[in-house]
Amino acid sequence: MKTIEQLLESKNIRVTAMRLLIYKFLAKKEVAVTLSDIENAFEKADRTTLYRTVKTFEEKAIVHQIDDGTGITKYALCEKGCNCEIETDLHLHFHCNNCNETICLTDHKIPQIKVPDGFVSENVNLVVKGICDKCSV
Amino acid sequence: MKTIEQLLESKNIRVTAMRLLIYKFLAKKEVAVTLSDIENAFEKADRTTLYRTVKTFEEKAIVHQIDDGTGITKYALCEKGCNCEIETDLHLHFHCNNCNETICLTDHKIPQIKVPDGFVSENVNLVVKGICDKCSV
DNA sequence: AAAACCAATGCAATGGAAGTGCATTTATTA
DNA sequence: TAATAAATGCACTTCCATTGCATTGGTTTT
Ligand SMILES: [Mn+2]
Ligand SMILES: [Mn+2]
Ligand SMILES: [Zn+2]
Ligand SMILES: [Zn+2]
Repeated sequence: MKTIEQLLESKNIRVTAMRLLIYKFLAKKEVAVTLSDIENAFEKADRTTLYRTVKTFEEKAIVHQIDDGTGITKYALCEKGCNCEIETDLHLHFHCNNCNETICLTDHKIPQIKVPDGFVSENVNLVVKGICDKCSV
Repeated sequence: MKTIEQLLESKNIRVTAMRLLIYKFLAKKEVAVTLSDIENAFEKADRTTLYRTVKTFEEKAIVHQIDDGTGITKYALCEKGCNCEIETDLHLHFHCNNCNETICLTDHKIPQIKVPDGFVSENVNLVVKGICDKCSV
């Protein structure tokens, strides 16, 4: 069980107060968040800092970006051992048309998609839209 | 074999010079296009007109919108008989990481995607990224 | 410990794309 | 032809993403 500090250091990211706070914020969220969400949670911090922190996390595979079709990019923590770059690791995402939230379905891996001859698949983005469990009761 | 005029009229869209031109432009393109692409092709026309024309086409199911993850929405003509609203009709899209173009794989339908209990799937967006046939030779 | 260094943060500005209000032109209908 | 409605054009706005540059703060070197 790694501490957050150890995790950051293992990826050559300097530990700062801001980074720890943002990491914890993402960790306690069970849904993907936008930059605005983070902004609202840390009103004293500058947008740019938050932006760059998330980008750093993204580069170092601490978070992954989610394009759920709303036009606003969202972010969520990577699972332990998740290597976002590897295709086989890709899970699907669910976007609720009711509460407008997006979540990772981390144990729903994307099935193998056939593409025509001559095409090479490197990566797949799969977003299911509908009604989430909280909204469908 | 319908003419473009007949197609537009059958969907209660008035035939105008601009609309015919944009339709033909989309028809001769084999890839999905952005609004900027259309702008560049019709520099004498106003952005707004092009924008609203595409939106009209979209509402009337003449084109469908494609979110390929680049952050810029693209559009492509619907196939004959294609009903974009119906889930079973949804085909997948391929985005080439090399030439940056996106194409409809109209005869590659999206497989049934399982979602966890309590979730209701209404719609699926599936984009495969990689190298297209033209770039992979 | 002080100086030098580099990364992190903050501030301001930019750019791109999407969208809207309103005036004007053009086509349709009465 | 006059009245009406839709299409187009222009200007402006909003929202999100991104960058340049100055400043702060922590680390390393002397
Ligand atoms: Mn995810
Ligand atoms: Mn398509
Ligand atoms: Zn919901
Ligand atoms: Zn290509």
